[in-house]
Amino acid sequence: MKVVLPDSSELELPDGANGLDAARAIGPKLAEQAVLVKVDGATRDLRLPLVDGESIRFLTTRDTDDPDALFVLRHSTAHLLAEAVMRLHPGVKIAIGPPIADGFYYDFEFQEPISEADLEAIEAEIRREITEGREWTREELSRDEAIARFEAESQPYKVELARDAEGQISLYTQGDFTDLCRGPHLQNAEPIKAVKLTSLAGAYWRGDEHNAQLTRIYGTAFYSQADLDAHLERLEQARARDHRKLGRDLDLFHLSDHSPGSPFWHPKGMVLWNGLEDMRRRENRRRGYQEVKTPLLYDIQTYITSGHYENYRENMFFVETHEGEEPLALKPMNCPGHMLLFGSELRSYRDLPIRYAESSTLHRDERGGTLHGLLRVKHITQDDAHVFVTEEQIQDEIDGMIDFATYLYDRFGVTPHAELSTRPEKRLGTDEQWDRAEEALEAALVRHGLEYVISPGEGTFYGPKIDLHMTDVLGRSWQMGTIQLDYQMPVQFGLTYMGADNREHSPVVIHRALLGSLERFLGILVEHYGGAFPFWLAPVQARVVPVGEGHRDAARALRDRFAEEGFRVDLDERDETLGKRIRDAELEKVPFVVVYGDRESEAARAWRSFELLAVRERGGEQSDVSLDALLESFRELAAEADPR
RNA sequence: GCCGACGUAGCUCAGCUGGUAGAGCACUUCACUCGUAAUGAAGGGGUCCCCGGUUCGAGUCCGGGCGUCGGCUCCA
Repeated sequence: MKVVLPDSSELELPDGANGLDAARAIGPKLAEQAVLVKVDGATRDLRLPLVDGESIRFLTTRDTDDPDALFVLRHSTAHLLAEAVMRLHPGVKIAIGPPIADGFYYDFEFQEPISEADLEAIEAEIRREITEGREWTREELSRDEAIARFEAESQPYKVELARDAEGQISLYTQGDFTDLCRGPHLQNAEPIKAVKLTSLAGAYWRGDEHNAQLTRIYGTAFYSQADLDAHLERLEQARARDHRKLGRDLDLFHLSDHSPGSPFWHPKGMVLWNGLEDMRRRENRRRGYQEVKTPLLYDIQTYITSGHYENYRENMFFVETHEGEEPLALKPMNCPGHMLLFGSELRSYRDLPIRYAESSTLHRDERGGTLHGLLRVKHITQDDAHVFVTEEQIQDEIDGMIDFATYLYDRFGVTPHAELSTRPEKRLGTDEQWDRAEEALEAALVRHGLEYVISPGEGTFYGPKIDLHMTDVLGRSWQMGTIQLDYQMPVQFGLTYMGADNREHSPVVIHRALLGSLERFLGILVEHYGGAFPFWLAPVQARVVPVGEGHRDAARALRDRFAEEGFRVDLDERDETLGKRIRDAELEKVPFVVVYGDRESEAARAWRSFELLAVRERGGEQSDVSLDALLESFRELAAEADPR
């Protein structure tokens, strides 16, 4: 048979030859260094046979940055971890151990709980295995043989995996450790030059909290120590951008034990907050939304009607009232209030769409252990809206929302990744409705060129949805905006409008928060900018720094001129050296520092005129400009808030 | 909620096997009045997260709670 090499040449091989045979046929060095063969773009274990006509390419120990090469290295390291744990902790049950982004993990069920202190010994054992040398061999068994084998080894999780498998089952063995595994794996442990076990966590078997909780050991591995060091360095730098650290350093917000999950917004943080609010208000007005304000507290019946009492009670805060009076509950969402508002009057088809917008405080009693800085809070504020439409209006409305979301995210130069969640098994409504709803959502995504993945069956029981996600500084994905079609809640609240046919119809409601939660959005934004906000958003846009005591009056006058023009400019007239004050302004990431001293004073042609200013941009670049020129460029930068 | 770790000054952290708490930055005062990333000196500042236990004695050991961090589950 023949296979095609990357340079388009053909390699003649005996029938049934595998990747390793092909590598040997090319050269002994390649045979030694090969870790993986890519066949027509897909990765394949070296031990698996090639097929006539396939295009192949080898990944070797020199492809140290290649994601596939790292995957196979880490997957094999996970097996070394399992071998090490089984030796050090006899009787341990092994579950699964895949490679993941940046590393790998393996799940175990220990007889006795272990702690992080035990990781060091396990890591040493892995190093010992590598020094000793390990080679991977592959074998295939029938399902029944595999089940029998793992039953004999008292490995119930492997038995369960074998039971669920179809066809032949492959096993990989290194040393005296054999694992049920699809592969691929390295030839041997030689390329594993750097290993680090990073943390310990609980994880449910098969991700289901009703199952046993296993102990997950996380680690990472590289083809060189330098790569591991660089990886750790990157993590260190990422932590410097963490919004929780910057929130404190930049005096934006703080969190307190006195109200867990509820941020205290400081004056500078409120500038950011109001920046988002201004944008939200302005765009809502332009796009036909009407701002409303609905209560924070509702009686229990309201939540029974909305379904929250049934499905969301454990995340709600209930409020005691006077004796003999019914209890109330804080709203976790705005929907019930907006439903009641819609239902408060008789509506005509001529009124639709009705778009109610409200960015109101919501409270959700999140389960302990889930809170996370601004990214997961109890006091949450959404840029929420509920749009009541006829079915014919769905398409245009969704389209407008995607356009709206794109506009908002573009302001910050960020691109969320979208998910389209389609009909779940348990659902309300007819298939025709779902067809139309899903089509409307997908068409809008396509029309706006948004990249998206489909999550089949992940929609809500009342309708499909589009979610927008962003990643934080540690690479974790967070849901931001959401657009949800809902056929159900209007019915539960008995909402109707009078149609042209003089009959009552149920409106469809679209729940939509585009930024998502303002708290979360700001958290992501702080990390996105690393605290260095664009001029239009920066809490302090410029700082005036007088050189000496004699320049303070003029510096104040200059500060006042900026304030009159509507810019956020402060003054640093502390008894500190100029160098110190410049340094502080840089650390606070103030976009512009205006230095005023003798040189500027002498250049002034009149009392309080500013023909010459020494302007330092964030990062260090300096220039001399007049106040008028500086104001002009400030106005241009401020206009980025709204490009229209 | 679950697994693991952590909780000492406003911040970042030190505090050996239990003996009565310390540094740098920040803050206050004084001197210096300074040209683009840290001037110098002095001073103030702590229920060592909370409750209970062991002990002559607990920041340190044990138990419980709360909070935070890394995961799992859930979710914007």
